[in-house]
Amino acid sequence: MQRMTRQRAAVVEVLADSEEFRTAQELHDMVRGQGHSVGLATVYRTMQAMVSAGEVDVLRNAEGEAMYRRCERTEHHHHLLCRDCGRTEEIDAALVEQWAESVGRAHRFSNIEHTAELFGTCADCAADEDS
Amino acid sequence: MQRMTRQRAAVVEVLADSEEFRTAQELHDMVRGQGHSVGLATVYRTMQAMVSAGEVDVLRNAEGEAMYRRCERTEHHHHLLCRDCGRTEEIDAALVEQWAESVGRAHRFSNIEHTAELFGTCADCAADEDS
DNA sequence: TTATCTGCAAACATTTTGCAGCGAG
DNA sequence: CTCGCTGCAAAATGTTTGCAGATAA
Repeated sequence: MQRMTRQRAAVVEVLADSEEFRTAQELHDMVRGQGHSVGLATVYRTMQAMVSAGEVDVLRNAEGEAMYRRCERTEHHHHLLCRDCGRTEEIDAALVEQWAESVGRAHRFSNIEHTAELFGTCADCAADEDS
Repeated sequence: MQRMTRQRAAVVEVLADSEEFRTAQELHDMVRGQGHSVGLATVYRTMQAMVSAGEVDVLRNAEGEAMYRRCERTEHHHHLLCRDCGRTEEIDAALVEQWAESVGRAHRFSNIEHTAELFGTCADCAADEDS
């Protein structure tokens, strides 16, 4: 059902080497930078597959572009994203989970899902702005 | 420096009537639904202007589209949406606000903003599904 | 062998921009 | 009268899709 092709391997490899979220274009450049030749569409298709397989996290940057990163925790979690440099930190969101559940129950809603992301300026970027 | 035209007035009006975040397309439809004729590009240009003037908040939905809402001086709130009938309930989000603040502080991020929405099935729709 | 994957290019959706004319101040 | 604003259509992104050929299993 999921073939391991030369292209997929190359994409998975750069993804594994990358600590940060990357756009599809960045991944594409990185793959080609390593000498492999992979179509951009294939990068998108591979990311789609891995996202729905739960192997990759996806979020949107301020410009609305999708960014991907390998999942470190397969459980559902949230992110704190620096507006300026794009660095991300995973956050323990137990509180939000609880909150979502209890609010849902209070309103007699079932099957609660939620979205929650934090954006801010990280300490380094805040320092840079002073100059 | 900023002229008040018929078009701009129409956009500002629908924006003022709307409690929720709206895409540019939605605003465009709403304006035309009220009988005015305004170009889509004008909606975008008006939103750009109002965002940089700090009169409008902008965020990206899951599909990466920009959504706009008038800036509320008062504390912002979140919503619980029914997946089936679309009804929305306003929820007291004091807990999330606190959570966002404290998580940001813990990671030494400043200027924290956040997005958080809940989705579920309301009691009425859950009952309908049983039939 | 054969169902899936790939590359390419064309299709799409959203947003931006160039330009000639309109209109607020 | 003037310069900013508007509409339109064209361009610029970022992403998806159709299709014919390649290829993993």
